[in-house]
Amino acid sequence: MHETILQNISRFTELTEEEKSTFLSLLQYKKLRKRQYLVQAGDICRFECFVTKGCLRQYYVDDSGQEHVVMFAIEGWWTSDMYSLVTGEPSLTNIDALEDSELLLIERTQFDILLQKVPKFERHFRIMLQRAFVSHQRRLIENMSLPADQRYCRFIERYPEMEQRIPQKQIASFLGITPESLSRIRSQYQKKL
Amino acid sequence: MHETILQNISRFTELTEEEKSTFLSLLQYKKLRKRQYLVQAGDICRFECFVTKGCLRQYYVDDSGQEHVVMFAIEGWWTSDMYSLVTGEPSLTNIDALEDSELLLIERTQFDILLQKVPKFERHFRIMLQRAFVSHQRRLIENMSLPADQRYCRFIERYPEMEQRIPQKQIASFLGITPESLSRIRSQYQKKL
DNA sequence: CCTACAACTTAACATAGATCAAGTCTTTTT
DNA sequence: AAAAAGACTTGATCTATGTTAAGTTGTAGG
Repeated sequence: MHETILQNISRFTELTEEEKSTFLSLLQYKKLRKRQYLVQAGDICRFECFVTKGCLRQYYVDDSGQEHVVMFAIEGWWTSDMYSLVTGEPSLTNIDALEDSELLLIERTQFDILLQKVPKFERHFRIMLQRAFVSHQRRLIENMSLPADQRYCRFIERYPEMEQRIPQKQIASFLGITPESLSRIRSQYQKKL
Repeated sequence: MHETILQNISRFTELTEEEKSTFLSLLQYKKLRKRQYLVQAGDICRFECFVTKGCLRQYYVDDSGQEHVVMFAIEGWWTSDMYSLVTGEPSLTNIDALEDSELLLIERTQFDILLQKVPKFERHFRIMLQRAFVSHQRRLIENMSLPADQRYCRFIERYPEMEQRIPQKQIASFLGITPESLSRIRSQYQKKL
């Protein structure tokens, strides 16, 4: 379980054994049952969350009660309500489990300690953020420039594992379309094969 | 001119006089005429850009030749093709001037020197990135959950200065609609007042 | 094993916003 | 100053996707 997160860190940053154990000591293990919340809109979110097992979804509920999936997080992904974490304001989104899940949380306070003790994490999280920023920007562009069927193609190319395990209804919401539209797109897609 | 950028930095980070001059010494001044490119798709983008005067736009040209405005940057804003800057791959977007503009660039190499000499910038840019990430996420959500007329309202609430000086065609593109639609939305909007 | 509820599909119809086209007004170029 | 190009408006029409509704399949709980 700790293996996964160390592997994730090693993508951009090499740690000594000591740094590894400092890092691990600041984490908090948490299990979540399917449908359970990690964060509810209105909560103040005080941690970042790394998924070691299962699948979470972050979603926004608009004034008319409609849910909009912001992102999924499966094994190896980080998630949190960054808005709330950064500003200290109540969270605007919900995060819950689509499957029974296992998580490693790092609290804001622990995070600050981590940055003090192992400053190279400062760079590490900057790089992670840059990548997250870039992928959000790309998604924004694609949402604006591509029709729904092509957005779906991109999605299954990019996240083949997610396509398998996440309910279509959730994927539709992530793509910004209704489940009915996704169903139609998929049936077109089948015919072509 | 250097005042603007120091003020911008001071939003999150206090600098000593020495740190200020280190920072300023690593910047590069650049003027851009209206319509001139700062970055063209295909270029490798090796700098971040701070606008001290004027207005830039970053936009993506899709396969069918359509332009999609990703962001505007007026006085006090940072811009660059983050994707290219981070990955070293050719840029996917163009950045050009909507008005005669004055810029301060910081090259990647200089940026690395800055982080070495004044490590507190590491934290500073992490915070800036977090905020950029959050605002992108919010825009993504709004684009998905709000109809075009409400997206326009939010835009003019949020960026009243931009609304004044940026051509409607560009704003329409930023909002993800056609200039014709924006024109109709505006004429509705007038009637209500 | 049955019931009930959720996930998915399909069809008919509705609509926001796109496209096409023409006209006016403004800005830039010559 | 005239000509050309671009910015904005307005109207007619079209289209992708949403909405409503009904039916089918799958699945979790009693």
